[in-house]
Amino acid sequence: MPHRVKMSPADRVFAALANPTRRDVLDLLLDGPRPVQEIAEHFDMARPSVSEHLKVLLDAELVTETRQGRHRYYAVTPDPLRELQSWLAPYERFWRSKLTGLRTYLEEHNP
Amino acid sequence: MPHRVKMSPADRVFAALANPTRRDVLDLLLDGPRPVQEIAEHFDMARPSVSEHLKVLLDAELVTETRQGRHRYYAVTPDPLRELQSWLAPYERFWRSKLTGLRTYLEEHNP
DNA sequence: TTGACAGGTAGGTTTTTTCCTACCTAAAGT
DNA sequence: ACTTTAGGTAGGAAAAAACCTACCTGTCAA
Repeated sequence: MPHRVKMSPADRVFAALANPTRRDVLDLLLDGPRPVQEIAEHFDMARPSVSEHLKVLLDAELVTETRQGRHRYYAVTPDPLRELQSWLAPYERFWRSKLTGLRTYLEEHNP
Repeated sequence: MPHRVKMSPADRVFAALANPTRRDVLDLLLDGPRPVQEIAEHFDMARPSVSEHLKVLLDAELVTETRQGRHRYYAVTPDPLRELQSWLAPYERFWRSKLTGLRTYLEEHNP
């Protein structure tokens, strides 16, 4: 897998979250760290495919891997999601002021 | 034909945000509605490609289109981002409790 | 030390994305 | 009516994503 090195950390986070399987993995890990096997059981997909999804999440630093014997526990590291939240902040202002369409915008700027 | 109909609204939002150009379009529209031309000027890309990005944002209901004569103003509609925010909420608890790794998890669950 | 098990990597196929140029339609101006 | 302008649509190329099976390595247990 080529895996563009030119991607910024934020790009990697957004791209990682674009896939529903990967979001489901994160949701699953909210209940605590899990080895790959146990994660894979929840999906109708071959294990190596789950491994690939985990790699994407790892590259986005949304999860960490901790080796314990022959198991690897994956755990959520939600720090990158804070960036996502701060990216979201300017839009929050928008929906609080109910400023959602051209009409409202024009009303605000051409009184 | 184009655009899987099987995609949920949330899927469409996450997928729309996966592309940096589309996020830049949204950021641009934070300053107010813009016609396509003016949006396209900000990007090093042919206008029809920008149109395609706008279509993706429109399908995700992240923007609205308002026709004024031969212009079409695109405006942010941040409502879908609220869903994103509520998807984010469970992770917020995580980083507030500094519960970010296997070690911390084990400390919490095997005292 | 040998076998079984956990899980990553290689390589390949199919589908999706992202871009392009060429073209088409609708509204405006002359 | 004719031309220009705004902007969408068609079709296609190139790249990336998402799967798969086969294979390899490292750890544990007999």
